[in-house]
Amino acid sequence: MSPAPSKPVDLKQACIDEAFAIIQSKGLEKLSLRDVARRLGVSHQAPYKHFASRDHILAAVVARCYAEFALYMEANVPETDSFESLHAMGLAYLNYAREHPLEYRLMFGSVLPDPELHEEMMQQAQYAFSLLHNKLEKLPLKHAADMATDLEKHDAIFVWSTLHGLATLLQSGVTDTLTLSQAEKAVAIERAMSRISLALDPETRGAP
Amino acid sequence: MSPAPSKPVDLKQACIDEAFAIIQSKGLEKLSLRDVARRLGVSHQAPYKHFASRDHILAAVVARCYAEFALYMEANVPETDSFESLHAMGLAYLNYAREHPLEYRLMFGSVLPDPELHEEMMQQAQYAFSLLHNKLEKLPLKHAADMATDLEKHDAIFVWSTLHGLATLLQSGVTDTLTLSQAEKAVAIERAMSRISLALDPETRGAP
DNA sequence: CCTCGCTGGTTGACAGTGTCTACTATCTAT
DNA sequence: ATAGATAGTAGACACTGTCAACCAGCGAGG
Repeated sequence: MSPAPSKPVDLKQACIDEAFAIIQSKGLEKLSLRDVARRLGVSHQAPYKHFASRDHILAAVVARCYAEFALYMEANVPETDSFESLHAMGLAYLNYAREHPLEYRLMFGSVLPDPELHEEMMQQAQYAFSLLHNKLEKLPLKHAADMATDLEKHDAIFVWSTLHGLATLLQSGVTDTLTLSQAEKAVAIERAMSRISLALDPETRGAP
Repeated sequence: MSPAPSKPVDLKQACIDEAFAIIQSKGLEKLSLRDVARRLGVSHQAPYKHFASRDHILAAVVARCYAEFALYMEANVPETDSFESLHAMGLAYLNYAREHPLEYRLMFGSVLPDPELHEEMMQQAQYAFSLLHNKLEKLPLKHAADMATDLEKHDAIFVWSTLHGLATLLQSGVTDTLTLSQAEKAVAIERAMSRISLALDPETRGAP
């Protein structure tokens, strides 16, 4: 007979896995709950016992992305609060985005209509963000004269913005416009990290 | 009788307008060609005479966003190649993103499955990007000792990354995580602009 | 003047989707 | 042993994108 998929014991987890696989192979907009069910060899209504709607299964996929992203950052960023640590974090962040473009897009591509409706996912997102945020707030920053309020928060946002923007630009079609080779992308990354260091601590003159 | 919508002379343009209105009021994923047709008082197949598929109408909407974005930037960025001009461009960029969150998301939220398939849209995008790119490449930059290749391109990417990342972060749910008020967002923007100046020209000490 | 083909419109059909409701089997706690 | 929850099935409905076939006007060429 045809290779009827075996019904997994944990259907909920299996749905998330399968949904991700479908997005990966056919694209986000082709994801359908019925397809998930079919591939898992269950009825088209079975997934509804675990997810209230298509958006909810998508939210679960995104939540898993945040969780894995957090694990990656925890594993690849040292504990110290120095600029070496900042450099490492930046590279880790950009590496993750480069190695997991789909996951990155799911997390930051605003793919869900109403993110705030999905509690679990929001928590995973906030935890991942808190990793970045905490690390950035501990940096020994230099402030220029005109910076009235010296809230570290705003500098954290500056660093994060640069990392996030660079990650997005490098994996969007923009790189075609700029005709950036793979090697040049690496240079752009190093350059950005240098400029960040220079921005936060002018004496370093951009050295990592 | 019920307010039957009058059939517009230029159906193609009307479709684009109506599609954008639908996205604005009901969300991107609720956009349907049949709904567009219904609102315009034409048959459900009429739009297909002007757009090959749902994606193609979406691409037309996005193309229009790029065109308007380009107009905005051209109108709000001075011609000079100084750092004042950089500051103005940054603010214009971030203002546009703040005032037109939907358009910004349509342009940068990777909302189309295969952007490269839509010629017209790609051209609009490239023109808009070239405005940023040209402006950034003309800046008088200072290079630190360790920056081997002094291609302006990479610094342009750094600046653009920060602007783009900040625009994205400020309008994503992340700001809730960071509990940023509207006033603090403005501070974050000014801070980021200062840090950019500092990064590119350490002597300025971040003053605009 | 007739006819051809093109452009832009119509209706109808089909497969596929999300989701509602109703039914069933199976385990579990009392 | 039985009642209830849990996790699955089957069917129906409204809606979608898209294909095919058909039709009105209209300008060009004979």
